Amino acid sequence: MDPARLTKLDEVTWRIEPTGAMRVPAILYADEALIRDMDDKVAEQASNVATLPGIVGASYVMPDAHWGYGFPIGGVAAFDPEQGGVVSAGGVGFDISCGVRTMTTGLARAEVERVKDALADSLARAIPAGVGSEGAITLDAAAMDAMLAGGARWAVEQGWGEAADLERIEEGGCAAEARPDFVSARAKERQRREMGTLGSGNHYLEIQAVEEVFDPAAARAFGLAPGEVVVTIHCGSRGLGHQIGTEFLKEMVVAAEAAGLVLPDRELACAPIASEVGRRYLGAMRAATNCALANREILGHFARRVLRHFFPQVEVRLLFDVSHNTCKVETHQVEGRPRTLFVHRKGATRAFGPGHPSLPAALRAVGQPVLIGGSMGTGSYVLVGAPESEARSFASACHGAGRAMSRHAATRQWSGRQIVDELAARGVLVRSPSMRGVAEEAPGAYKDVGAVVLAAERAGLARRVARLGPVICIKG
DNA sequence: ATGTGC
Repeated sequence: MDPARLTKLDEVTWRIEPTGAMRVPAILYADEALIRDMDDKVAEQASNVATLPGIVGASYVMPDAHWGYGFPIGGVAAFDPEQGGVVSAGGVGFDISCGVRTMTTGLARAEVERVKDALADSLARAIPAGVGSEGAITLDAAAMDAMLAGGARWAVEQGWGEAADLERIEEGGCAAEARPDFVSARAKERQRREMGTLGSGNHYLEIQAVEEVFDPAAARAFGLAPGEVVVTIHCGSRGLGHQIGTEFLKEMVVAAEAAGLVLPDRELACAPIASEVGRRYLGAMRAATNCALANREILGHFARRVLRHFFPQVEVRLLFDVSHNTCKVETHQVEGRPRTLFVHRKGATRAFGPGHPSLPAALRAVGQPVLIGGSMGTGSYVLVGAPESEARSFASACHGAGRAMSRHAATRQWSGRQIVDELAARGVLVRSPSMRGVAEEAPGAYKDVGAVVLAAERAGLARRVARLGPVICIKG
């Protein structure tokens, strides 16, 4: 994208003035190099989002943004139900409540290095990964509904997790007002054997080491010590969320027409929040959120089991579990007045600053951990929500490195075997059922995650706390 | 993201 197309507000803030049907401006947070690397489509999509009814403030773009279905991935948009605001399946994303969790272990990197090969093999056996992966868990109809209503809380009740985890998960591990009865039989059938599985694409489970600390006080509060090992899981709501997204996308095309909405792009299909379809989507989406929260809790349990086999005394504690494909009801200050808004974050992470009442007591003074998954082999970051994020982006930040290259282009440039060998030579063990998947996820196919998080920090969205380097990667 | 593809 040519930066000259944008109004530069400061080094990391760019604006597109409202023109035509745009109701609000679009605001992009990125440095000039990231802007230059962004596809023109990102500006076009962010501007299209700005035309939707009931949008409040601006259509926001995070520094890792790239072109998505309708809404950009790395997009944030808040809608007011009292101003005709809408909810959009494409504004949440297909993988509903896809997110990241990081668990601390207190293990020193050297201890893990000694058993690295065997640990990688054990994790690969314990964590079903890949397209259509199925787990050891099969749910009947009653258990499916209980899972969709209870989320991670349900998983803990079943013995696949620990009660202490729950306060470290958004919504206390359970999305309220979930409606399993709004989830289609087909979506439930697809999920029947998929609980506790990783899936494919950019999903992974990594053993990582804390390689750099930027904010020692926050790192201490988060339990992140230099040289210690953590487990990070990136996964979502698997087949169920995807099926719900697909079904409601179609329904919303019809609903938008019925509501008389003129859309600049068919992919922006949406429904008024107050409409029948809107309410039904929100109920189903919250059920899918619970599916994702339960799934990450179960995967965390599997990882704990493996680590305890190698290190019987290990205490694996959840630092935080946060989604980056969501639509949430939140209260935000808009021009000095609190308003209840439906905040869409698609490829964007909630980033509550210090003092937010929804944070657990142990984290409240510091702020919310913001977990940023980098690409395989490069590193990930833990940030903390900045006090200014509320006013800058409805308390949101980036979610990852962001793709710089299509999956197809990546498979032309690299082979999976070559990537696995190169990473092994650098001491990073990759285990994956799909060498094509590994090629698609090659580190070179992603933007520089360090530049992305630095831009987020300079823009006042979130501050860097620690950088995590990969040791073992179980890849879908 | 996805029992990857209208």
